[in-house]
Amino acid sequence: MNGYDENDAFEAAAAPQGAPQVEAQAQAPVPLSQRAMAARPAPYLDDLNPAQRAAVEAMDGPVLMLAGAGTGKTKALTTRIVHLLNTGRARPNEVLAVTFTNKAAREMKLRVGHLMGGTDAGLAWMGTFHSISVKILRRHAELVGLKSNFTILDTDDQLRLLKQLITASHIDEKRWPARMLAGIINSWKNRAWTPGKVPAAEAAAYNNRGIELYQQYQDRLRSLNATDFGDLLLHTVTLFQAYPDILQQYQRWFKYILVDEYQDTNVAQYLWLRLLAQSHKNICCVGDDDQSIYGWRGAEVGNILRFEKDFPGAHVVRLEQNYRSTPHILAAASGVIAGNAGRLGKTLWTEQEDGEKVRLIGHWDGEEEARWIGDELETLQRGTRAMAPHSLDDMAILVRASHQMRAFEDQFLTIGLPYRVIGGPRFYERQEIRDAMAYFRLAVSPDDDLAFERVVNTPKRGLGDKAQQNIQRVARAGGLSLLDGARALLAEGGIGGKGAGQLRVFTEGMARWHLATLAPNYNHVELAEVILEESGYTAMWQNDKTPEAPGRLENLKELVKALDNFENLQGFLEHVSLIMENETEEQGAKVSIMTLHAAKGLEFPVVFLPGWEDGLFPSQRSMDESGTKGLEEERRLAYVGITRAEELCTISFAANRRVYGQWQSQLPSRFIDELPAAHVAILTPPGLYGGGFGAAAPAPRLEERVASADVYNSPGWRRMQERSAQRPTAQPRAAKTSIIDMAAVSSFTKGDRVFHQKFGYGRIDGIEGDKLDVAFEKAGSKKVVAGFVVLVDDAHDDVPF
DNA sequence: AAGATCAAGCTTTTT
DNA sequence: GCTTGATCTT
Repeated sequence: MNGYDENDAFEAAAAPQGAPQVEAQAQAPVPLSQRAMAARPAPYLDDLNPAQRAAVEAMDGPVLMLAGAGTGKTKALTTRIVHLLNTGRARPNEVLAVTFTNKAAREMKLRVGHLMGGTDAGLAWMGTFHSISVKILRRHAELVGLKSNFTILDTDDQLRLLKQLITASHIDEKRWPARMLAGIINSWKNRAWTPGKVPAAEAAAYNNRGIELYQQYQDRLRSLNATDFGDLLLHTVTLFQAYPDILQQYQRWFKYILVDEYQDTNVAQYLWLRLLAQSHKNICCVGDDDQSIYGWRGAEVGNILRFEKDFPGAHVVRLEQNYRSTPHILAAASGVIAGNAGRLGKTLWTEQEDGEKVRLIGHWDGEEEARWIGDELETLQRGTRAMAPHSLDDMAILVRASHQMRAFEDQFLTIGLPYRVIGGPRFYERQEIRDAMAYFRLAVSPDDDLAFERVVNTPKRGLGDKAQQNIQRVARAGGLSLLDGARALLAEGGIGGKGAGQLRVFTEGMARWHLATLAPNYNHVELAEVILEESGYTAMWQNDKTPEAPGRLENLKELVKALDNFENLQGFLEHVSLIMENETEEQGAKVSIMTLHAAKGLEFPVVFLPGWEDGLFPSQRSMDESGTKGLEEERRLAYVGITRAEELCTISFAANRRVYGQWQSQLPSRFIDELPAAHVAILTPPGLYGGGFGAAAPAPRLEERVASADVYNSPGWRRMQERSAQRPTAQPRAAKTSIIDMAAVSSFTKGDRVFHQKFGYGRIDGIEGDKLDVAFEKAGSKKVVAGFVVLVDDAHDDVPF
């Protein structure tokens, strides 16, 4: 972790406010070197293709850069910034460049710096919507009812606060879960609706209860001098709308605006940008409508679709030459995304060699899918006739939902294949980190009630519900913070027993630590260690015998180490809330497992896309909740997935999967039908041909299957066999995996009696393509793929295998 | 006040 | 099937 981005924000916030700074810097002479470069030809332009070059050279006025996957979007964007600087149109701190993640901002800074000759380019206003908003808000906090040192609550804090409000209003928590309320409030904030601006119809839909709670929540946040993530944007927009003079300062200051991932902006972000760009309209938005996958958290594809209406005369540039993937992969992706209506439309092309077709394979169940992919990874690691050896770092498994990861983790642990899960619980979201941070917060600001609640009984101090309610009561009665309330309670003897002693130790410790933070130039790293030690927090984990305790202690050490990058505790706390990244660099090559969402912006030579089954992908919930819109977003997710692959893309599905513990029969994803056949190679089932490359072979007879048993000679398979000798072998399964033999459908007729490995016997009710409606005797009516059932004789109940 | 047992719910995720 | 939260028990 580093505080790089946030440190910039901090400096700017501490600088003289608003206009004076703007004036002072505007008069600074432009360095000669920059002026000189303006006249000289710019060598970096020669590195661009015509489209990229057009996007870079169209500097004034609105520009929409439609950049397909792998078309060198970041290159165009960074070069554009460099060009703006080199032609003397703007100085580095007059460029506003907005991204969605800190990672993207950091990367871009690095690349611009690189192009500029390896120095820090001084792009003070390159950052996320949120971090830039914080920077602005800290300067004008009092105008939106906050103090400049406001804290930023994360989702967890937000939820706990809402829960308190719900309980306080005597509302049934079952009918109004905090998560639901949080969802509603966030969606309102995404649309830039303050409580007063929520349309009556929308508010009424929740019996006016939601709007009441929203108002209460906002009041509570102000009294805590806190914001949530949504507020950062909402308050900034409100500020700009209410104070035109302040808006004007920023409009003048930001001579050029650049926006990355424009398709992911929500209404609040859109307004934020439009307000800032309104005067000069020097705004360049980069995005790809086909990669809009965050609709569920408020992103509006509409923003990018109507850019030309918002900014008449906009220069639209399409980046369509792809430098990432082979033609087969691109064609497969294009084929799928073509199913979406209302696209801006791009045609990706490449000069690359054809390469391998996209591979498609079906499996009996999720475990077998994981096993097969594990074997494939090992094969690819060694290399094959068709493909050179690959490092595990070059391979990734992209899943729709995180619960799919488990099957892979289990399998890889079994065969000893190194893997990394990307996007797991982030460092700052871990319990021990949040606890420690709460201690620091309370030491810095003794009236941080949320922090108090979090740590007062962690570690256990014998202060249960009753004691905590007493503290609350005393605090409220006296208008005190909870910490002072606790002191008052102790003073009046309102608490007895062992709890009293421990509470006294706690409050006295807090007083000491707070005092320490007031000393100028105190050693904050040392203080942090002292706090964790004296509070008993470290001891709590040292005494914990659960397997994760050592890791947690390790994380705490990391946290203390991270403090070194900051001036003091205060500075650390003020800025850390926006950096939620986990930057532990691991050793050794590992295959990456992540969700499709987490994969956006990444690329890998080898990509596996498992679980392409209706209901899982596309996700049932997505379709239920958002209908066609939801399905289209799922389809874009499929597009994102396929286009992550550079050389080899393998899509797979399983016929059976355990969903919430229940075995369910799965149908192949409708997206599979949308894959253009000419670019897809259908693989034979696992256990038959060892997962080599090549076209589909005719389904072998049983004898051949037995003969090809040496397939199970891969190292992973052997290791697994050794470790789980008692587990049932895959023998019966392997015989039944003759899926994808879609031609075999014709051999069934309505009324046939069939057998299914998991559901038992049943009778065919109907046939739809390669899918059968079967009424199972025990499992009820199910839709199954024809390849997974076997015709049985009416007269005999022999298991047909 | 803290451990134990049971019921309910369960995408995707950054800031 | 597994985790989380709420209630029950000691």
